[in-house]
Amino acid sequence: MNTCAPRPIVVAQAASASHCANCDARHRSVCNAISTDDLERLAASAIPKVFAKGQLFIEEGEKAGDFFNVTRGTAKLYKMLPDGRQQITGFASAGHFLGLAVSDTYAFSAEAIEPVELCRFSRSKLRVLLDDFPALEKRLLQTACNELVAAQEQMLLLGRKTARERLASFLSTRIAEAAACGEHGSTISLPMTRAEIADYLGLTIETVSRTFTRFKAEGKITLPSRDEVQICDLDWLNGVASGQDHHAFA
Amino acid sequence: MNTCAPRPIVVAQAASASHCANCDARHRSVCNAISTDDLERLAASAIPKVFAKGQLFIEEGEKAGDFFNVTRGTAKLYKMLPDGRQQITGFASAGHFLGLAVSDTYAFSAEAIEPVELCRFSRSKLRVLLDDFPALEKRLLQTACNELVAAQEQMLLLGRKTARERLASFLSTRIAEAAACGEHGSTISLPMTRAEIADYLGLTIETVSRTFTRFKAEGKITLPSRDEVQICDLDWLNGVASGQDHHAFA
DNA sequence: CGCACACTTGAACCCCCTCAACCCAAGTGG
DNA sequence: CCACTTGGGTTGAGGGGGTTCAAGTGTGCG
Repeated sequence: MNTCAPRPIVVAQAASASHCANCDARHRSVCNAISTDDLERLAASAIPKVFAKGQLFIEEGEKAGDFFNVTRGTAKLYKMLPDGRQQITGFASAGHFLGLAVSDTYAFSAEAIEPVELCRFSRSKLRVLLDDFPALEKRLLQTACNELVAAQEQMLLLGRKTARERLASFLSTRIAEAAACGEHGSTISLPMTRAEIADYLGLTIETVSRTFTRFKAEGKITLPSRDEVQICDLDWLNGVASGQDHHAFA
Repeated sequence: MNTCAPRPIVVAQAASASHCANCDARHRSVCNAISTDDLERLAASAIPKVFAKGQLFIEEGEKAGDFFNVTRGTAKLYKMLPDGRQQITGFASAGHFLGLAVSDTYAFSAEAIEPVELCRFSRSKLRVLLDDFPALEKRLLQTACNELVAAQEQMLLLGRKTARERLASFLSTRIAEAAACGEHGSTISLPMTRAEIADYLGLTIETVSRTFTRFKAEGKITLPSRDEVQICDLDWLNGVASGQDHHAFA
């Protein structure tokens, strides 16, 4: 169900019947479970949509009428406590499927942290698609399992890792994800702010900033710009991320 | 796939062909996706097994050859860091399906914290079952989604809640689960030790103990025995669990 | 240029952790 | 029957990692 409007962006109704066929994100998403011949069917159910930075498109507790598949940009998924404390449970970028839930209300909120393109599926249309394409359902199950594994890893991070280990894990994961997408450089771009990193890692913005500074002072990273990090010592980073030498310095 | 040996326990090969039909946990588990007529097929693939308290039956990193469905008792699922720090990601009791993973190695370990009965499925046999019973796959997807929602809730707890809120959330969830199983009392039994509660909530054993003591001193709970908690003020508990009055006392 | 916003840095504090002692109930064996 | 052990739990004192509060430093953009 990963469908994306061809660039330059064309609005929903005007989209070509085969917008799924031209989708950059298709091969990364659950939509690759649909054969090329059936893409028309898929495209007919998927409504492309665009959200600007800062726009909320899923709100925790609201009626869960739609599913989404991100095709471009990044969104943050988060839960909040009544007094404003926020926990980001993940960042969704191209290929990410959102809204998987049995309950009839969303369990989390989603907000674009940079311009986001995505495809919207109504609950009912998705159900029909799932019935017609069993492979799609298999693929969704796979996706859900992968997210479950990631969630468990994040629980380990939040429950037991130090601030240094958390940030190292974060950077390490981002490097690995970039590599999985074919980008093998040692520099990562961070579309999210320090505050969002903090809310993702269960820390405060100040601790994130200080930890970045310390890594830099130790010569393990450089910060070419606000939203870029260059990793100088990847082995060291992975070591810290995996929790080796909890109480060693240097 | 929830199958359980009729009590008294009968060992695998000797199990009746319809052990699934007599399984207490069937209606709570994914096995309820299989019609009564097809239970024989299910029972043929499910191998009942028993583990004593303390036995490890899934080891993180090992080859993931089997899936399990708990039919009795409780197991802890956890991940560990090289220096021994442990994070329990969940407790699996009757009806819980284990091993969902795309990767070919387990992402977590599982250990019985009280005597556990479960059914084992080989990867290959489960695949055949899934192909033959699409409803089973649908059910598994549902289960995975529910666990994902629970995992997100746990991330909020680990990342943003105080020790008081964590313990309150833990007790609140346990009360709700008991109610969902038809037990509507105000007393919960805790099969796990304080250390396991701590490893689940991202705290230390001392903090868990102290927080229990404080709740008791405030008259919100009583501790009839080591492994029982009686909730005196459920509304208060749910309020603390949901993070209201972060900085209020009383 | 100057405002707004994101980020950094510093100092004081506090919640929870660490370390250590102690309690208590259930075995175990002489 | 009681001394001893063992494992889980509680309680206390002190310390530290991260938070809180507050000020300062860029930096992009109208």
